[in-house]
Amino acid sequence: MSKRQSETHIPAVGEGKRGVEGHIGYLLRQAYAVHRSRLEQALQPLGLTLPQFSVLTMLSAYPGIAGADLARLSLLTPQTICVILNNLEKAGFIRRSAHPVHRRAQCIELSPAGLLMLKNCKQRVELVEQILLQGVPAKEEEVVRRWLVQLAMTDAMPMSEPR
Amino acid sequence: MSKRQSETHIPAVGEGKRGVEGHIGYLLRQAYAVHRSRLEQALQPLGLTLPQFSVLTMLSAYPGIAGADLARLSLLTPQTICVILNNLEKAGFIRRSAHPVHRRAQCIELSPAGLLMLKNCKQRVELVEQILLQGVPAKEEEVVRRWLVQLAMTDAMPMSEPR
DNA sequence: CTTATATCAGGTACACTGATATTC
DNA sequence: CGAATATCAGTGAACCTGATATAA
Repeated sequence: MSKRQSETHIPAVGEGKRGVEGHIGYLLRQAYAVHRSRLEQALQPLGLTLPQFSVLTMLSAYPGIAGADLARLSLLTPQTICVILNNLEKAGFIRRSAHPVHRRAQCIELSPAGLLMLKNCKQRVELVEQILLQGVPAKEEEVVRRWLVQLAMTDAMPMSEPR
Repeated sequence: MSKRQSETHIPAVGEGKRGVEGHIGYLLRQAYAVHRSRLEQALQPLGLTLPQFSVLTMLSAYPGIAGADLARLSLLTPQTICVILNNLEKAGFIRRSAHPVHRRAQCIELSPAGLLMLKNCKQRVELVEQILLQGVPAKEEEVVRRWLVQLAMTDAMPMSEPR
C-alpha cells in the first residue's frame, strides 16, 4: 500500500545502474511493484486483498473446484489456501458444499455476493490495466506480450486439455 | 516459495483469455511471480528474504542512510523498515551508529558480514536475471526495457538534488 | 509548538511446517 | 496399506495503525 509521507532528497535507487540501463530484473520488479500498488489501492476501498481477488477470479473460472486443486493452481500450499478461503467465507463471498464424487473434498463456489464483489473489482482492475499500455504502439505491445508470455511459460504450466 | 506437490488435470488460468491474448496486467503478474519465485529459491539457501535483500542492496548504494529515508525509498512505513532492520541486525548484517548531523536519527550501514552476504546473493541473483533475456533479440530487449522504465517512472520518483 | 525520527504495542493477511482425521 | 483431502496448531516475516519519547 505504501505511505510516502513527505519528500526526500535521495534519488531513486537502481542497484548501481539506472533507467533503461538498469538490471532487467530490477526493472521488472519496479514495474510490477507500481502496478501492484495501484491494484491494491483500487481493491482496498472494496475491502479485498490481492490474493483474495486472485482466488475469487479462479473460482469464477473454475466453479466447483476443490481446495487442493486451487492450491496447485496458485502454487500455494493447501493450508494457505484454507486460510484465504476461511477469510472469504467469513466475508460471505464463497460457499462450500459437498463434492459430487470425492466425499472428503469440498465443492467451492462463488456466492452471489462474491460474484457481485468480483464484478466490481474487475471493473476497477480494468482501469488500472489500461494504464499499462497507454501510448504503447501496437508493434511494441506485441513484443512486450511475447516477452511476458515466454517468461511465464518457462516455469509454470501443468497443462493438458482445456475443458 | 510455492510447493507444487503433484500434477493437476486443470489447465492454467488466465482471467478468461489466455496466452498472448490475456490481460496485460495478468501477464505481468504471472511473469513477475515466476521471476520472484526463482529469486526466492536462489536466496533461500542463504537465509535471506527478498525484502531483506532489497534493503541490503539499498544500504550498499546509500551507506549511512537513515531509517526514515530508507522507508521513503522503499515506499514503506518507518515501522515496517524498523522490523526488517531489527531482523537484519539480529543476523549481524547491518550496523547502527550515531548520525553525524541528526542526533535522533541513526546511521545504518552494512557490516562486513552483510557485505559478504550481499555479494553472495548478488552472484545468485545475477544468474536468475540472465534467464529473463535468454533468446531475446537486442531490438526487442530495447522495447521491453523502455516499457518497463516507463511503467516504473509513471508513479515513483521523488527526486530533487542528489547528495 | 510543530515537525521529523525511532520505536513500542497491537492487529491482520499470508506464507510456511507439522500433525491429525477422513476418505479413496 | 498408501495417497489425497481438509483442517488443526504453531511459527514467522511483512505489512498496517496508533501512541510515545526524543531531537531539530
